[in-house]
Amino acid sequence: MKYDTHSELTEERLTHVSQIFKALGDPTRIRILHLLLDRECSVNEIAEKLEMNQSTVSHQLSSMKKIRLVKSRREGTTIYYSHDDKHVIDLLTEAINHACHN
Amino acid sequence: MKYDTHSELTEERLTHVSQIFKALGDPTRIRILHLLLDRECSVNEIAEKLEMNQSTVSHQLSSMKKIRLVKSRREGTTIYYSHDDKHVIDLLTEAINHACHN
DNA sequence: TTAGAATATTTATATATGCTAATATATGCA
DNA sequence: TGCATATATTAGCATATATAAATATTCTAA
Repeated sequence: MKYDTHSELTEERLTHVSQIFKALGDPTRIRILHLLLDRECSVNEIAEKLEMNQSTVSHQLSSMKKIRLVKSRREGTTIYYSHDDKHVIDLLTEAINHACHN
Repeated sequence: MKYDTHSELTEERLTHVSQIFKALGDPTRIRILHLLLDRECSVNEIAEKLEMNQSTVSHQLSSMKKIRLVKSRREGTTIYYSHDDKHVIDLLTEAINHACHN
């Protein structure tokens, strides 16, 4: 029997992990998540700060919500988004910090 | 002046980080890197183990080499690949380990 | 130098992705 | 109800991506 110190890479885990990384593999989504590091933001707030189309921001938020990277909360007509996966946030900040010391 | 505990997300860092994550955001490349966790492998070896086309494997290795995720070493007609970015390997194993405890 | 093995590259194709404009939906308020 | 605001969704387009087949390159050995 083979001795292996690494976790087995099942099909299910492979799909999940690649899905997460794929979500992080886009500048727009990274910028959005970076904005959400500290605090929640509304869709318009994000669109204005990043100087992007409201539709684009909404679209990306929707895709990230689908895989539970962010969550939303309604307050009147405004919807506030915040991150919803501490581990993914850790992966992101680690990568950014590392990029600062290249 | 705004007090911020997070690293500034410059355009250069954004490009670099999203590039890394994009590379990790594909099942094929993850499987290749997972094979290379412990030891170097030849192109054919990878292709056989993953039951994939030689051309496809070579292509993905080439794309990962371009951004220095893997490196290669020639021995006769055989070329052995191994990973070349400890930090990226850490990101990957962390993500896989986490996927094991979801 | 010629044949064979291992890898790389080129080309083609199908699919996925990101963005935008336009439209739709939902909420609050007069 | 009717209107304004905020967000979501749809449709279309241009680009990027992953894969595979075919071909080219590089090296070894006879």
